Amino acid sequence: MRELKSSVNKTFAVLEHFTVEKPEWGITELTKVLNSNKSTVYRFLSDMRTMGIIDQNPYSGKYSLGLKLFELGNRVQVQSAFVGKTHPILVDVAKNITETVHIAIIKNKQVFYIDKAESSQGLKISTNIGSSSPLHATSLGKVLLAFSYHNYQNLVTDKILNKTLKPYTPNTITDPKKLIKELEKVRAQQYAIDDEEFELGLVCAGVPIFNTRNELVASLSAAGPSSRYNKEKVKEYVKILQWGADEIKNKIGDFKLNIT
Amino acid sequence: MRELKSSVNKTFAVLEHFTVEKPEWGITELTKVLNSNKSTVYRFLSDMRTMGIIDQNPYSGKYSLGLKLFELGNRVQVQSAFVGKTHPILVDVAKNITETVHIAIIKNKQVFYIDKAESSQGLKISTNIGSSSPLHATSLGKVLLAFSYHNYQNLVTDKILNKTLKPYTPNTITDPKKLIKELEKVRAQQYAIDDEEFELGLVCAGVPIFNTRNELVASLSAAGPSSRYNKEKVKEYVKILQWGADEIKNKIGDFKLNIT
DNA sequence: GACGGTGTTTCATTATATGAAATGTAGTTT
DNA sequence: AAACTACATTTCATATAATGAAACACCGTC
Repeated sequence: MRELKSSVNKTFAVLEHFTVEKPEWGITELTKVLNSNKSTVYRFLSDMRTMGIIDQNPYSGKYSLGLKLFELGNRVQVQSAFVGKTHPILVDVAKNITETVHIAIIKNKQVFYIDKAESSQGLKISTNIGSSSPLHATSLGKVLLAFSYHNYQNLVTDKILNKTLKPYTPNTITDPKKLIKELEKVRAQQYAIDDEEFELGLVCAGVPIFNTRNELVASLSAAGPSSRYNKEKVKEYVKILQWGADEIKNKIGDFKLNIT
Repeated sequence: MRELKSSVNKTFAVLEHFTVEKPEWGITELTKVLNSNKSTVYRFLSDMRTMGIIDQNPYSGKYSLGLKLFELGNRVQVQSAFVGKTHPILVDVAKNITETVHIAIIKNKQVFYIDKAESSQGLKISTNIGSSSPLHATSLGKVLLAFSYHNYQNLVTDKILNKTLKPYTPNTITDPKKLIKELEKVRAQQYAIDDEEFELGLVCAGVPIFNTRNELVASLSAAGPSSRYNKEKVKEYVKILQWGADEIKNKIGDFKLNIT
């Protein structure tokens, strides 16, 4: 906390510590991880509680994120102008595929999940909306790289030269040259496959979502256990996903998110 | 801005101005409504942009809410521990009723929408998640009042004595005594009806959602044009809503939101 | 090429944030 | 029930960051 200068920085440094994994914090423990002072942290939380940004559990006294943030989150353009409108389509796609489907964009050189519709089946993956995954090991990410010239260029010039492609399973593509070939394939066939490249046992198929100006807006995928997948199924899923992407295109018109 | 003391206050005073109705702001116009100074507002927005809390449109230069808020909003308990788990049930309910369904809780003595599943029909209402409506003129609100002793007491002792019940249509219940009778009826029949009491042409049916400890957690409603409603339909809808509320109960177990 | 409207930077002044220590509170141990 | 422990909360002198007036920069328009 000491090194952070502006009040905005400090405010959000506090909020950032409240995650899905650790949603509740007391003053003292939060003070430690923030490398700050009890009074300071107390005042931050106290001020935020007054405004509904932070809730306090009346029994434990612990603090957690409040409804004001839920409210603000729903005002963000990606929610109010995109997810809010396209979600019913996603639900339809999930119903037809009977697997969990996701929509993602690029944020900070990662796949950033903005919506999902879960499979009704017992065995399914569970992803948090607002969380991130690696670009090179997911179908969503490969699609976003393959169809965005800007990001593709970034990959070629920056990522490959400076950074290594982290392996997540034995199947993860870690050779930059192979990844570039893979992306060319994705462009050619208009969809991407993640064949247990991020998590063993998990297979995904992803397609791009364009707007009516044919600008890349997001990517759409279906994800399920490898036991339920085969080549025939993938073809079927890709068809349904492409139908969904087309429905979304018609719904959003020329709307564009700033994919960075 | 001058009267606001803490940095947290100032930070969120800026963010609050970004609404669904006016999602984009320039420095100058925002300075005016905040009764502040260009430099100050510029620095706030600039700092927040660096952190992804605010986005800047590269063409117009205007600012809007950023993905960081979307991310934080999805970490709020109501989303991560409730809506995220119960949403598929809501979708099922909407499919069966073929009208838009909502889930709401109480926040600041208002109905606060936390989830929805929209009807696939052309004519439907459109509500923003994270927005609010009056308690006394909606089925969701009447249910929340009727089944929460704390809020019911509040109504009787505070609201009725100090405040008037604002009329929205000729059907709005504005007489406190009538409202109390209405709430008794709601408790007796286990559901509430909003017969064009908030908006002309709009009819809703609402039921309570309890957890496995039978504590009130939220309320669930179906909303559609009066032209599609009749007594038979209402009975059918209430059955489906009660089925949905029961499914949600099984899903959440003894989970409890802090309904205030 | 002057003008009106923006956004951005500068810097001396002002006001708020800070943290050490004192105090309060609740639960636990002796 | 007194001493102890582990928190949360309050106080207040001091340090630090926020502020705003003014200057500057960058448009597009007339």
